[in-house]
Amino acid sequence: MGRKPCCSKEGLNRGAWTANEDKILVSYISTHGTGKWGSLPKRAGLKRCGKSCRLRWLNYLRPGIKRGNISDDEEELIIRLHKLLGNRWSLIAGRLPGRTDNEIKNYWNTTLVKRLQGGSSQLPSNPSPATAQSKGKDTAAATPPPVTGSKVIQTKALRCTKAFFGQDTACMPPRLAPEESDGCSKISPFGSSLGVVAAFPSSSDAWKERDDGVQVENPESKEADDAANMGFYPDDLMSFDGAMIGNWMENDQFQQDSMLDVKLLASILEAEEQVYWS
DNA sequence: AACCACGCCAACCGCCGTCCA
DNA sequence: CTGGACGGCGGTTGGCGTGGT
Repeated sequence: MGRKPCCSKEGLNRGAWTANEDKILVSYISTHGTGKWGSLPKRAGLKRCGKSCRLRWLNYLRPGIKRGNISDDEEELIIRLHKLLGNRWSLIAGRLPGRTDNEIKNYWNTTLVKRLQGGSSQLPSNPSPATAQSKGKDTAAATPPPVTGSKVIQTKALRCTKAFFGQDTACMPPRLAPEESDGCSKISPFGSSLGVVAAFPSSSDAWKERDDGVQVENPESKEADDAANMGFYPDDLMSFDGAMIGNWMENDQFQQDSMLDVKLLASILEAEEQVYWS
């Protein structure tokens, strides 16, 4: 039963790394670089699993790592990003220079969850996916969520991958790579998922009813204007598919700061798209 | 001093996507 | 097309430190 381990555990050290092991790993990587983690331990003379080496390097040994003393600004950013992205620790960590996903995850689970639960209002709740789907599913045009409160997507439900978005363009905005103009090939996962989230309207005038009864984004609304100014288009909003959403969340604080968060997401979007298409 | 409970966090586990032969 | 290797990610575990009794 169970899966076979990623590597043979026989004869391998486990648990906390010693200073000497750290030294060997750093020395090896400084000479040979990273990669080939599977064979690295053998080549470096370490009795460790390759994954363990990779983790140790990425989380503690690589240059530029900041440890502990998370500032108020960083904490605020973590909370804000978690509202937007859910448990996408690597993505959150990417916005905090020097911080690792593991550290942020630990900080969230040990410190912020308790603190926010104490205050209760800021902790994201997790309504069931079924509830979330029933709100936005149906057609290519999304049924607008209730206009009271603002909306955040729990992106955990969606893994952003090239393969996934390449296959499923129907529910995604046609955000094509510059060199691809066939209208049905790859689209950016970040331009799709996060972009729609960022531009998704939540105010009462953001939607209007078409002649056929379908709710569509109101291009004359202020939010549509804001979205357009940031490079989102009404069609992006229209192509939103509620079935792709994990959870809707109600959050008054987010509503107050919605434009700030939209801009934050837009910056993430831009950075991730650059990586994706490079 | 001894014991226990609890919190923190480094490390591990298992799943998944990508790459490549 | 297929399967194995590899790497990335989020969830979970377990050891250790600390505070309370």
